[in-house]
Amino acid sequence: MECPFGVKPRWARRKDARPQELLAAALDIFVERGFAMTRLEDVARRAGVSKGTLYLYFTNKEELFKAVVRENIVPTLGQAEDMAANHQGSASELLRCIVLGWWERVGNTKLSGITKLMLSESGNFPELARFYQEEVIMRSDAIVRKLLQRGVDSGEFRAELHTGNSSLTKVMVSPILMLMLWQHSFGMNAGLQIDPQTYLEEYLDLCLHGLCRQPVTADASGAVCCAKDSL
Amino acid sequence: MECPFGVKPRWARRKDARPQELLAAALDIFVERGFAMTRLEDVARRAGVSKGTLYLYFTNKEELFKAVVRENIVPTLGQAEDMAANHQGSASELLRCIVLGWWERVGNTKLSGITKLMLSESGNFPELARFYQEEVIMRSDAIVRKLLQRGVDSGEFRAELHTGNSSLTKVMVSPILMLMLWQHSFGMNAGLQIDPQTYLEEYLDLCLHGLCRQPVTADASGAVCCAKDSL
Amino acid sequence: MECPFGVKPRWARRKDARPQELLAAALDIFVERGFAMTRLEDVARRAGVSKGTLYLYFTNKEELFKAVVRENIVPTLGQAEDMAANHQGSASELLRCIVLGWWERVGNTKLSGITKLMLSESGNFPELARFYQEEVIMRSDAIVRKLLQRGVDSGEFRAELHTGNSSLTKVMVSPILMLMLWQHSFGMNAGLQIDPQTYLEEYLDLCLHGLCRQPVTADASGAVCCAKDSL
Amino acid sequence: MECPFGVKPRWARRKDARPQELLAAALDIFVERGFAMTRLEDVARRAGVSKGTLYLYFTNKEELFKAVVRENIVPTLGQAEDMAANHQGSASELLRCIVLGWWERVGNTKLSGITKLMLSESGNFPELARFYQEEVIMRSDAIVRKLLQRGVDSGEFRAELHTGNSSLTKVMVSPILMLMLWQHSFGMNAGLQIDPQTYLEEYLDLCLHGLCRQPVTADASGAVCCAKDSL
DNA sequence: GATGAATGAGGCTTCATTCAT
DNA sequence: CATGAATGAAGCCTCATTCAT
Repeated sequence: MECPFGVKPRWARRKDARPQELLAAALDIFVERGFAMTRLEDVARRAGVSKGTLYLYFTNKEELFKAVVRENIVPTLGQAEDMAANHQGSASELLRCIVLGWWERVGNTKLSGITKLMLSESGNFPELARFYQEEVIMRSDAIVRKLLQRGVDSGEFRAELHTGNSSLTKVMVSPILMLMLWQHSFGMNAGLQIDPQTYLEEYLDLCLHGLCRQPVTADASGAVCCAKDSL
Repeated sequence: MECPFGVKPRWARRKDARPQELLAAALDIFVERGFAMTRLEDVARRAGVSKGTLYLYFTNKEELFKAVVRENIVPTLGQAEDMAANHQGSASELLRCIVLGWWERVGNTKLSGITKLMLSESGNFPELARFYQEEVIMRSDAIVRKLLQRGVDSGEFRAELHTGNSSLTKVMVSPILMLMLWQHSFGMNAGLQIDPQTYLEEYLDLCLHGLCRQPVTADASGAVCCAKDSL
Repeated sequence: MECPFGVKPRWARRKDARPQELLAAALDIFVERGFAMTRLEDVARRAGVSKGTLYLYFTNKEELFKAVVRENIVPTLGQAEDMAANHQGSASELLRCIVLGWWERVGNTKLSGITKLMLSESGNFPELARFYQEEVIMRSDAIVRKLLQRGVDSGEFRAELHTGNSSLTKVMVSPILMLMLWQHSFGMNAGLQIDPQTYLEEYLDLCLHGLCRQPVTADASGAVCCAKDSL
Repeated sequence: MECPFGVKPRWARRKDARPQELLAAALDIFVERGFAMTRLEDVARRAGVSKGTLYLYFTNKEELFKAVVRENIVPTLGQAEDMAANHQGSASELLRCIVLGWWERVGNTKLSGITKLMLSESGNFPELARFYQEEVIMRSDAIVRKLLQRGVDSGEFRAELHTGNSSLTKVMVSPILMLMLWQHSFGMNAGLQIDPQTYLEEYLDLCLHGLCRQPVTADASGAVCCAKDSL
């Protein structure tokens, strides 16, 4: 009773590839619709499986979301931490690298939708908020704080900067977050498109001028960094 | 049972006030929970009416939401525009005034909830997004741009600042927006409570150091402003 | 657009009668199918309402069940307690009254299905088990224990009976519980029908002979009680 | 790959043992959870096989359940019947022997689970119920009835006991059945743990006092039996 | 024979919306 | 105008059953 036409079986066994497929589908839908509004059935359909299959790999909706974050966001944080740990140049250069790297790997991809989602919905999902706080926010705060300390220690940044509490780090991170948010809120409207490159350069310029103790100048490439770096 | 003296009896005034009460209640809940997660029953309870009553005034949940935004979006930007137009002192002082005034009049009130709503939900309500874009974003951008130009013209800010496009203004506005967002999302969790005063001072410090061409110092009151202002 | 034929509206408003109707329907289905197997949709259908209506009156399936017990079983316990408190005659007479009363009000009705249900399924629903333990088992245990103590104190029952732990009370209650169980397990089979009257008389005879210190005799009505009672 | 020496290799023996292993695992879980609440996955895991394997041996859940009951229902009643037939001492002694023997051989083992299953689920499996009725209930009834007759004939039990119908025998058997039930339902909750030894002694004490025509006393070992037995 | 990934019907629960009163 | 009981369409999650390997 063999079917000669290669008809697809009702299901195909591919346990190893499945999680990635499901996570990819989940990322799409979460970003499109937000956490509360994504229906697991849509995720399943997008991945080409049935509703029940999702539960073979993820305990529930929240765990699926966490897995999406762990798969996509957390590794990027690891890269930033590594970059910071191994960086040889100035703190200003490091900031630039981290910001542009983050933009390239997260901000400029659909992953930025996850950031938007958390900012919008964390109030409704305390467990998700706790998770994100611990696995993302605290770690990125730490990266920025270390960067500040490094710049202060080397005499590159103003000595009076407050590196003790997290207000300054949050101020510094805000423009990056907002850029991601804008991409998903007003970005699609023809209205007032923001050019990310310009925006990020303006941000780095303002930020580095605000942090450094020495007058700053633009180097040949147009990138802004502390004067002493350009020596 | 009409009252012939033009003085509306209490119940009549209440009848006219109904929609406002409903919108006020809806604002609270929408801000707290977002569109998807607010239950109309909660809105009704907060307003002290029955669920059915909502449908006497608003076609459905979506229309209620739009009405809430339209009702509250009326910006207090006029005050900021006036302040900017009449300000006699330095641009730095003006920035400080605008930022702190904004915080006092909007950020620290429930009006900030509208900002959160727009940032969170505008993707699903493009019509509102455009409205918000024109009535709020473009006007506040203009205020900041004028402020920048003023500082540059007076020699207070660095001459090379780009006042032509809106990227820098958006960068500058971001930390304020994020502060409002945090108050409404992660803010309520014990996690990383932000103290608005500290945050805003850090912001002004970083921003003014980043804008001014002269070294800046803190004045006696601890507030940061450009050195020449404190003379 | 009035419909002249008395067509039933999609729903009828009768908030006051509803809970009783729902509880009656729930009792039926719980007894028929057991707790795990009853579907709330069936309960709703039996009561002639929609699924959602159940949730206007009961938080969830467990609470519905608790309400059934509170509505039906608990009041009968109260009656037994009252009877015990006000009883003037011998402990033997009281036992007879309680046993026969319980049979009439619970055992011989569909309520006995609740007892069966708890005995069968309490292991799977710890919260239900706790509830039933507290609101039913402990109270009925207490009734029997007090009855024993009363008989011992009056010299009617053997002094060496252990009234301290609950083993004896459980032994005494067992035949009643089993009778109820049999009605729902094998009772419907033509097999070996038990006649409840005979069964209960045999039980009382054995039990009272086992408890009393004096030789016992049957009184004129055929009922068994302690000899000294018949004096 | 047939083994020509009639010695089955280990895997072959295992293959033959499979159904028994599955039934043993299923018994455990069915007893613990009841029919509705047992998940076939748990049965499979307990047996150390995959879910699919169950379906190689049993058509579906219901057939598995029936097989479990049929497999385990084979009563150890033969021993009790033999014991009763060969017993030389008093009827009281015989009752004690049968009860304690039953407890040791059935009640205190996992076989008691079958009793629980039948009492709990027979309503949904009439075919099994009839089977159980004939193979177990009627035979154990007969044992007890003979025992009663023997005691009455010897003058040890009260002459007026009804040995004709089965009500008295069912009354007498009830506490034993309930003890088994409690061990499997409420028993596991911390609530009201029953100590089987105490319970059975209370039962024998009550029962023998209820049956015997002579005053009864406890013998040296603390066990209760009719006074004349202890002579 | 054995596996275990996949399915999909089904159950519990929520909530926007309706409408008789 | 207001009410709030009632509805029913979803959404989350479970699990008996199937079947390619």
